[in-house]
Formats: sequence, C-alpha cells, structure tokens
Amino acid sequence: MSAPHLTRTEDVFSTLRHEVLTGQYRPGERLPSERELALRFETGRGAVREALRKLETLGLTKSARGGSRVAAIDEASLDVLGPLLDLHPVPDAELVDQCLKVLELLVGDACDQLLAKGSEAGIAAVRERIAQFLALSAGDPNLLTARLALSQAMLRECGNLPMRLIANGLRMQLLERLWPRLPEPDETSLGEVKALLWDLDQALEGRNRRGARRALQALTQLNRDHLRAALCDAGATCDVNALLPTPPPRGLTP
Amino acid sequence: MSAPHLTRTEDVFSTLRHEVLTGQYRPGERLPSERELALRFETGRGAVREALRKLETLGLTKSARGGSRVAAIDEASLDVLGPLLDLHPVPDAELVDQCLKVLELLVGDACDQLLAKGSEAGIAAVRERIAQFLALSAGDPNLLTARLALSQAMLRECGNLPMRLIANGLRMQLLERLWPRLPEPDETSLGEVKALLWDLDQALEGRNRRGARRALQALTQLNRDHLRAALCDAGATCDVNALLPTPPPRGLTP
DNA sequence: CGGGAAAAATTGGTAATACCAATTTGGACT
DNA sequence: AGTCCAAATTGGTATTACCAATTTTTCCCG
Repeated sequence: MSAPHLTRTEDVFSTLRHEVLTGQYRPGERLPSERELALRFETGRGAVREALRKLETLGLTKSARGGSRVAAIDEASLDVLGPLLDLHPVPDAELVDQCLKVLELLVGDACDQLLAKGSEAGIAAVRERIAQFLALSAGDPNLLTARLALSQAMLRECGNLPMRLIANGLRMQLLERLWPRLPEPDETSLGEVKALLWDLDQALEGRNRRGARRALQALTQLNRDHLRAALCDAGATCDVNALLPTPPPRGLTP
Repeated sequence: MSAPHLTRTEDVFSTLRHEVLTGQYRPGERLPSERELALRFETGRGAVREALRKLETLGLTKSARGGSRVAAIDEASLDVLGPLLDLHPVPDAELVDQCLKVLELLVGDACDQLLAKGSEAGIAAVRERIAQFLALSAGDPNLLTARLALSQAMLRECGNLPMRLIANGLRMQLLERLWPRLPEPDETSLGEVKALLWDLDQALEGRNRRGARRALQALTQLNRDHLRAALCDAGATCDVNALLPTPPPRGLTP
C-alpha cells in the first residue's frame, strides 16, 4: 500500500472523527474512556489522548475529568467540512455547492470592498492576475492555479482578515477533495470564462462596482454549474441533511 | 486569582499560540524542540505534545520528524480569530467590524435563500423569533439572547451548513470577548431596532426579498456602528494589519 | 421503600522513562 | 567547494505510575 504513512495518532483521530460525524455517538453522550480506546486501537494512551485533543480543538468533543463527551454540531469548527465531504466516495454535490455559494459571497464582497476603498495598488494587483489568466490557452496546466490566484488576490487586497481565513479554509478543504474531479475546461467554456474575466477587468478599470459584481456572479455561477454536473455524473449524493449525524438506535454497548 | 483552573496543556497551548500570533516565530521557522519546551514550561513532554497537536489542528504549526515549524497565516483556521482579539486588552475595533461584516453577509444571504426556497416552516420559525424579541422591553436581560436567536434561526432554516458553521464560529468567538462590552440598548436605539425588525417581519410575510435584505442590512449596520463606537471609547486599536505577525523578511519554504 | 451521604471505582491530567525511525547537522573525505 | 556518511537531534509511540476530579455504587438512615 502506498499509504501516506499515517501515524497512530492520526489514525485514531480520523477514525474517531469519522465515527462522530456519522453520528455513532449522539451529542452529549460519553465517549469510551481513553484506556478503552487505547485498547481498541491497540496503541498507547498517549496517542489516544493526542487524538482526543485534536477532536477537541475541532469542536467535536469536550474533554473533562470523568469522561469525554461529544458536542453539538453547532460547536464544530469549519474544519469539519473536509471530513464531511469524505463521508461518501464522491463528495456530496449539495454540500460542495453550498461551499461555493459561500465563497461566491465572500469573493463578491471582497471585490466590492476593494472598489469601495479604491485602493489603486490592490486593484492593480487583481487586474494583473486577470491578465495572467487571460494569457493562458486551453490545456495549460496552470489554468486552475491562475484562476485560484485571482480570487486569492481579491481576498488579500480587500483587507478583511476573517474573510480571508474563511475563504482559504474552504478553498483548501474543497481542493483536496475535488482536485481529481475538476472538470477540465473545454474551448468553449474557457471562452466564456475569458469573456467574463474581460468584463470584470473592464469593470475594475472603470471602478464600476455593479459591473464587477455582475461579472463575478456570472463567473462563479458557471463554476458551480459545471462542478455540480460533474459531481452528479460521478454519482454524488445531493442531500446535506442526510450527511448530518443521525444517531443509530441505542441499545448496544459492546 | 480567578484562574479558571488551566491545565498545564492549556497553559502551554495558549502561551505558544500567543507567541506565534504575535510573530515571535516567523513562518517557516522551527519551534524549540518538545524537550526544550517541556523544560521551559517545567512540565512533561506529554503535555507539550498535546499542546502542539492543538496548535497543529488550528493550522498554526506543522509537526514532523525533525522539528515543528510555524505555518503561514493563510493556513490558519478561523478559530485563531478569538486569540487574535485577545492580543490587546480591548479587542481591535477594525477586526471586530470585519467579523460583523462577514456575519452581515452571511445572515443576509441566509435570509435571501430562505425566501428564495419559500420554506413555509422556516419563515414561520424566523418570524416567531422576531415576535419573541418584539415582546421584550428595554432593560430585559433576554434582549441579547433573543436577538442572537433570531440570526441563528435564519442560519439554521436556510439550510446552508458551511454558512451555519462559519457564523456560529464567528459568533462564539466574538461573544466570549465582547459580552461585557456590548452597549446596552437605550430606549431610542431599541425603538429603532424594533422598527427595523417590524419591517423585516413584514417583508418576510410578503416574501419580499429586497425588503428583507434592506431591513437586515440596516439592522446590522446599526449594530456595527454602536459596537465600533463602544470599542473605540474603550481605547481599542483600529488596525488589523498591525495585529498580524510580521511578514517574513526573507526566504520562503519551498 | 426511598433518599441521600459516604465509599469505591472510573476517568482524565501529568510525569518519567525508554526505544524507534526519520530528519537534521556536522565533519570527514574526495 | 562539493559530496557523502555517521552521529546527534527530534518527533512518534509505548509503558508505568500517581494524582485529583468525577462518576457510580453501596449502604445506612429516616
């Protein structure tokens, strides 16, 4: 196996994380004790404890003397999205779309803030990214990188730190899972994208906030549609609620 | 002292987190070894390791055989916002405002999605929250709770999970720090809020997306203005960039 | 029989030690 | 100066032992 050499801690961590996310323990319920877990995973208590500390910082559990308990979904960190996407062999199309929707919101507002502030340097930096993308042709392996660099530049230049952290977190978790499934742009769709980017560039040059927003909106809508189609073709589920922890019937305590 | 009984692990964790966030180690730089840290904090290596695991899940460091290294800001989790707010005795007004801006975006879009989907039950649930708030009078200790429950309901009913996770994370981190500083609403400002909430309720009843958005926008703008004023009066700084760790003067990790 | 307090068992928190494997480092050799 | 190898360093894991807080059980008393 070409396994990426999981450490024991990571093994315990990801297994427990998966079990919590699939609702095998219901919120508020006690987890098995550290000693039991160590026995079950055939490892030392130290590794189990480190895994539990990671679960805790993810907001999935709360540890205290007397026992660890699983937390409500609302207390979880954004970082559980990745693992949620991993619950099925193909990421859930609806959840991916929801992520993209949020990204669209953020990038759109970042662009708006950028134009509102009127930061010359910021606008120039973003337009530079657009130019770099427009210079690429179909089949170029750097297409995706250039496209991502564009949104990143917007988020950086707009100066809103929380926005940047959120967008980066979402982007990284999505990319890890979607990289192999990203639809490679054909001639025509690339043409569409380039046309919209050209519109965006013009809007930026003219400090036209409404125009920029419209172009961005169209761009991300294009992305969402393509990706959703690709995922559904690959047999993706399409129901976020089905992903949320659904506690199994109780009564078993092996 | 009212020390909340910090465990040694939490002590090491929060100290190291603070040092990383204040830029005492530059991105890519190596942290002291676990054994050194254990010596410095006069504790065992186990506690240090658990603290490092927590830093790692926050995205602040990367650990590997040979040494732990601090990561770039962009890799950090949204959960570092709270500690960033703690860098000064009074939370940075600009950063708080940026968080509220994001929340405004999210709640606004949640409301929009709610009306777009036309979920009767969802709309009814939100309107119920509005009614509960409107029933309260100035000085009631439940005012804040009711106000928060309203935005939470919107985020829950709109069905966008990432949005909900982000908003909850932001909200919790902000509330922890701002609770004692929240401006208590006087008669007149409460009247303003109630009027806007009444507008919002009407818009919801009439399925008027634009009206709802406008009312929400006005509401959150009110909040932002009040809070910013309160923080600045308390002597808050107002420069996010000054909060960020000093950017690496030379050389990036390949 | 019920309730509540004391005792016992359980559990997380910390510490100390030892060993392994991967990485880093430094120096010797070419 | 460049290369390569061996030793020191470092993180990963396992084992053991206590402590303190919590939970569970027991048992006495009303």
